[in-house]
Amino acid sequence: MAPKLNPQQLAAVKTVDRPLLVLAGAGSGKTRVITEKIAYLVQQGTAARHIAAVTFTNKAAREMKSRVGRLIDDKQSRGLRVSTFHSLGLEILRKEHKALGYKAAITLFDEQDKLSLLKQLIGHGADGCDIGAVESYNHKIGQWKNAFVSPEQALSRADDAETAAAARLYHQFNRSLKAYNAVDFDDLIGLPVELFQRYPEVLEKWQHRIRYLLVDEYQDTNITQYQLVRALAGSLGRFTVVGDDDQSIYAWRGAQPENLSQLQKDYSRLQVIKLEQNYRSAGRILKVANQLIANNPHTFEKKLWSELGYGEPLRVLSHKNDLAEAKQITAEIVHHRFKTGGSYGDYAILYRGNHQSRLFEKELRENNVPYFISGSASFFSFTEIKDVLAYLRLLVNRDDDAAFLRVINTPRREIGPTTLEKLGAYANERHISLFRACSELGLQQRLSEKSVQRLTRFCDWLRDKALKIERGDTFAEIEKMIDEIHYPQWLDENSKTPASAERKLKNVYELIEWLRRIATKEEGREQSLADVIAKVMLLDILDRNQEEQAGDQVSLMTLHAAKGLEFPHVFLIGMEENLLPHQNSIETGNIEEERRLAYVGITRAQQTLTFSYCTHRKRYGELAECEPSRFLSELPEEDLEWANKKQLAPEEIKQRGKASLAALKSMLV
DNA sequence: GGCAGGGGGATTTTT
DNA sequence: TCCCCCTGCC
Repeated sequence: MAPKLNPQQLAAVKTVDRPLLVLAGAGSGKTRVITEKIAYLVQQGTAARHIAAVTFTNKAAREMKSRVGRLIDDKQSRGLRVSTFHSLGLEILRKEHKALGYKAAITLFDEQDKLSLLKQLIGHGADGCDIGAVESYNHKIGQWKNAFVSPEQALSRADDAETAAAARLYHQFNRSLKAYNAVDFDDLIGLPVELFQRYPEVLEKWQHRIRYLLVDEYQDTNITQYQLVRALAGSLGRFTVVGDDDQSIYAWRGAQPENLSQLQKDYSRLQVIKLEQNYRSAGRILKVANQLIANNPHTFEKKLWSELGYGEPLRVLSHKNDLAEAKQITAEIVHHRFKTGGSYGDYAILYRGNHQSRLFEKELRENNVPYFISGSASFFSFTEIKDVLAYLRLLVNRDDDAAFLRVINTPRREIGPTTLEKLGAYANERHISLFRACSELGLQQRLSEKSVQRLTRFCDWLRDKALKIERGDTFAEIEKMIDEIHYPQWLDENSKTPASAERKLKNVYELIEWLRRIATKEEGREQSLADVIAKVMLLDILDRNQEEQAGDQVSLMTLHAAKGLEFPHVFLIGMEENLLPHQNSIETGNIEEERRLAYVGITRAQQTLTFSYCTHRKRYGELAECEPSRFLSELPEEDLEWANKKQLAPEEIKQRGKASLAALKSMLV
């Protein structure tokens, strides 16, 4: 069975009478501490339904759930909440929707829904806004939401026309969401916090429900998430948060690693326990990682160590360009695997930006090396999936305008932009949803009789279908619907090849099958379609069978995607100035987060770690000269082995000479 | 509704 | 240099 907990881990598990911060270095067994602690709490008499563990990803939640399942039996763990921040928020919203003025079937707007709503609002005369800058408005609105700034406050604080325009857009955006009975991802955290502030009795109910709170990857929480934690934990501070400031790599997304030190200010009784023993990597790898990260300022000092032996020196490969990098590393992997008789699944290629995977994909494919790219197109981004989900969203919540617009003319119902334009304007004036607007008499004066007929026909069909789905066999009705709307034909007409049309249709049925499973799976209790859709919007179907991804394949992923994972052999590619650290971060002076990114990459490796850099790389179409990353020079020289450094091509030496000559000249001027 | 041409951007993106 | 998205034209 599992080895015994070390003294620090054990202390972390058994400290339950006061707020606890566990500073868990990479590979120090933080998930283990959380899961063991859940089991301990249950054994000490806290009912599982009063315990909640919160993570950031579905994957982490799933992993945690299954590990808890190995420690305590089903009966003991009944009612245990292990979920992401966002699903917890959604659960609260769905249960308390009345207090916030929402109807039951709340729709979740994803990024695409948000952007199209914003575009629509800008197009519809949100004055002073530029449609080309939707992304930046979206970003700004998100920032406001995460800082609890209301549209009114944003407007009154705006000190230039541009910000004021954005604030007005923010106002319209929120009003639209409300009219659609929809929320966005930020609202899933922000609204519960608002709710708890406004209604102390509701908060009390939830505090009573969740008597012990555990938070994973705490360094990644933003302001609202911390507020939620604080509200739920209450003054008693019955919580454990686990985090590592050195692995904070999401500050650009609003994560506040300062939340770690903030805890000390907010909870004077806070206990801090450090986990420094690493169970993952060879000693040499940890030494290198420690030395790199020592270049960052620290509130909490921490030094990883390991009993797994010292290991081989870390290699640094130099290449004449990015193609050579891909070729050599591919060849090395093939060779190394053959030599050691290992599995391709033991290798990972990690990089800063997605574009760096391209040449590797090509090389791996040409050499018949199986590989898996993490973070490529998600199932939910397929148009056929979005279409069908939009139908289902609309069936569940007819005020969901994003779904309405997606579906209304797909497949074709001869309802064109002009009709929709007029319908939209009408709905906008009255602050009602498009569906509602369709049945208003006033609309008939604005539209041709034909258009009204077509709209009415669609709405009637929708109402009828919703009724059948509610009363009858939900999923059989959904399958029937696919044919009723002639979706297969539509796919045929709109796909490049018959094969791709077929694949898309297969995806559709797979989606339906998946939904059916979710509906029936949970504790024998049949769930309504509304429940299932709400849940599914927070998942990605690619999550569903992880095993498919594992297996004998080389993993390719960004450093961000690699957090939390481990591999026997890691290649950290593109170790160059302007790439890692990234140029933009150099310009904004944010080197520390880049260094943490490198740290995360290094600490993924169990046995061997290879860095690589190029002296030239294609950038924006031009071959640019590159310099090795400053991070390489921060590593202990005695643990590195610089391979093929002398392989500089003659023209490179010439180039370098030119560069230093230029530098010399500029110094003289 | 589909296509061609112009303009802008080119990091990371757990939900 | 390449790719995506918007726009405008047919």
